[in-house]
Parts: sequence; structure tokens; C-alpha cells
Amino acid sequence: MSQRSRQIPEATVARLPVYLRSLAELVDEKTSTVSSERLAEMAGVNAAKVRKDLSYLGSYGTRGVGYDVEYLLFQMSRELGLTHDWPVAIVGAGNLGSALANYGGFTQRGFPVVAMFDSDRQKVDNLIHGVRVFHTDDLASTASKLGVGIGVIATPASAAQDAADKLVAGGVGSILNFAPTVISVPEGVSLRKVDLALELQILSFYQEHRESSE
Amino acid sequence: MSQRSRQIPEATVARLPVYLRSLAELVDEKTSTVSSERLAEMAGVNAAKVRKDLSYLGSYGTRGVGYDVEYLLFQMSRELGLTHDWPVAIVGAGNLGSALANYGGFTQRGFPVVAMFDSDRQKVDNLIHGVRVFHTDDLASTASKLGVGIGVIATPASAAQDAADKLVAGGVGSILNFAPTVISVPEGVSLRKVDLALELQILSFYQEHRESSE
DNA sequence: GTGATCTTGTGAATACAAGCACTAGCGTCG
DNA sequence: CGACGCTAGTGCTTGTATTCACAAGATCAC
Repeated sequence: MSQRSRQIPEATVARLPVYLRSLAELVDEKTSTVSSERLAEMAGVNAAKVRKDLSYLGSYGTRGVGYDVEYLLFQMSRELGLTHDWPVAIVGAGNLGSALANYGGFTQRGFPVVAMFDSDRQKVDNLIHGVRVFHTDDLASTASKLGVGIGVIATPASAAQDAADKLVAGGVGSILNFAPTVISVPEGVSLRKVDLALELQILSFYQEHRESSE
Repeated sequence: MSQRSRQIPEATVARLPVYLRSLAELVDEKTSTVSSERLAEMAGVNAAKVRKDLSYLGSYGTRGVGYDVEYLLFQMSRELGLTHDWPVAIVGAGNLGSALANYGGFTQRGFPVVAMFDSDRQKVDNLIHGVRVFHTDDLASTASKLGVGIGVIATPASAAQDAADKLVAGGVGSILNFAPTVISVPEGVSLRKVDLALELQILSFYQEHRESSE
């Protein structure tokens, strides 16, 4: 059963949510069928890529017609694991952590924040946007008890690796890291990062090189 | 002069800031020389990749010895365009935009926020973390006047494309998009995106598939 | 029904990235 | 001063992702 679908390439997985959003828009505007070309335009990619990406999910299109929007949306949600909620824990109750907790979009999209953690005992037992703050000493056990699947690291860089280790110890399988540092996790744990400074520096590179060539 | 260095691959550019951070750490701990192996470990990549990446910048290492930390740091900063500031404008003075403006890290790292823009006249002329809010009607002209190089889009999805268009009209060459939507920019303008929901959904995919195979 | 027109699904070609494994050069130690 | 050990630089192989281009299936008009 685990081998239901051939391995989906990483690059494809990263694009599925973009298609998903496009499909949601199409539903909103009551469009029932969509071609790979239209979907490609909405997602900002090439049509052949859309078709190949979607073909990994199965043959859900109809030649000469296109894809049924609702059906594809459902299949994709299922594939992405969005048909049920994924409890999320946020480590670090500072500016960023609080901002993330306050940002309603999480829960709304199926990622309810069920706990926050901080090493500052002053913050422990506070409620942030209705979410209770626990001490990081209790991270692993609490995360495990609450069935946390995804951990978000919003600590300073120096505490990030420790946070990751504790999350993993608590059985968390996926980590989203906002701390500006490289962290390592055991094989089998998924890790993605969001790093502002890094993004700006990449843009700076291209900015610099564009200027010098004009 | 613009052809000083052979074209640096995108994947390499995206890693340079990671090396840069590692080098900064090494300077802090007073290390004067570093091998590709050590740097690879710090950056979480393979040593051969480090050497290849650095070789695009020039031959700054010494065989049998390694790289001089300070010298490499300098060269890399230069290449990344970090030897001077890049004025940044933030479009959207809502929760996210304000949080970004309040986050000191920007200015500190050479990306001073020189202006914010919002379509809500109530917010115009407010100061957020010392940064004045302008109306989006004046976006292009103000951005141009202030010499903004990088624009950050922190608007709702529906306003993002318009914000991008105005930034481009104002001469902005690089855009960092936080809005959960695909935006398009003319050739020659750099575009990167940061999208929370998307990251969580990608993690959800792997989470889902890990579970089903255990 | 048959031909014209779409649009998917996919094999093959191309482009890009990663990693290995070797070579060249530097420093050091005996 | 010669041999050895270390480490950068890089050609080549392998793997992955993108794109092209076309055949196969579906619909529609008449």
C-alpha cells in the first residue's frame, strides 16, 4: 500500500501546493474544468511540467478536455495529506514565535498550533493567542503526548539545534526552521527552512550583478 | 568588466550566504584558516560542493592549507554585494509588514527599510519602527526617488501583483514576495518568495507518506 | 460515422546539479 | 633537500529536473 504511487520527485512535491492554490481559485470562480495550459499560467510554470507533475498523482485528466477541478483538488489534497489536521508546535515564544502563533492562517489551513515552548520560565504557562507555553525541558514529552507532527523552530540560532533534537525526541517527523542557522536531523525527518537574511542576500547578489552589467 | 567571473550557477548563489554565515562564525571564534571539509560541515553540505562553489568566486584557497577566513569573507561579501547597503521598501503595513519593519535584523544586515507603503489612507504618514508609511499611489515615484533596490511584498494575495508592478515601475530590481500567490515580473527583475502555507503543505506531504510506509 | 480539433500523457532529448576521484601545489618534518 | 601529508581545484560520471514533441484518446460538428 505504501507503494501505491511511484516516488514523486522533490521538485514536483514543492509545486503541488501551488497547483492546489490555483485549483482553489478556480473552484471559487466556479470553473469546473481546466487545461494544463491554464493551470500552468496560474502557477507560473510550463504546461508540460504541469502535466508531468500531475501524472505522478495518477491519470486524472481527460484528453481533449482537461482536468476536472474539484476532483483534482480532492486528489491533490489527499496526496498532500491535507484531508486531516496536523498538530503543530512552535518552539520559541519571542517576537517571531508569537507572530506565528497570532497568525490565524495556520489553524485555518489545517495546521492547528497546539503548543509553544520557551526556555524562559517567565513565559511558561502564558497563553499566546490561546496557545499555552510550556518549558523546553518538557518539549519532547509534551510534543509526544499531544501528537505533534510538525515542529516550527522560531528560536535564536544558538538554540535551534537543541530545539530540533528535542522535537525529534518527541516524535516530530517534520521541522520548519526559521532560525538563521543550519541544523541537522536524523534521516527520515523532513526539514525545510525559511531564512529572511538569506533571501535578501541572494537578491543582493543578483542586484549587484545586474547593475554591473548595465 | 561585467564578464569578470563566469556565470555562477543559481544553486551556488543560493548557498553563498550560508557559507558567509559560517565564515562569520569562524571569525567570531578567531579561526584564521578553514578547510573545505570544515566549512562543508558547518554549512551542511558536501566538501566537493564547497570547493566547486568557492572556485566560482576565484582561486582564494591555498592547497595543503585551506581558505583564509577573513579574506574569503571579504571576497564573498563583495561578490554578494554586501559591501554597501541596499535600501528596502516594504509594501503592506499590516501585521506582517509591521513585523518585518520592527525586526531590526534588516537594517543591521545592510538592508535598511527606507519606506513602507499601504493602500489604507489611515496608515499613511504613520511611523512604524521609525519608517514612514506612504500611500501606494505614490509607490513608484517614491521608490524611485529613494533609490530603493529591493522591494518586499507583504500585502494580501489580491494586491500582490499590483504591488509588484508598481515596484518595477519604480525601478526596483529585486522583489521578495510574502504574499501567498504567484506574481510575475518582467525579465531582468529577480523574484524570490517566502510562503508559509506552502512550506507546511510540503512537510505535510512527506509526513503523510512517511506514516503510510511505516 | 467520419474528420477536425483539443488536450492529456509520456518517451526522448536537453540542461542542470551533485559527487567522485584524481591532480597539482603548498608546507613541514626528518 | 627530499619525501610525505594535506587540501584546493577540477574533469568526468552520475543523477535529477526540465522541456520538447508527438501519439493516443476524447469531443464536437455535420
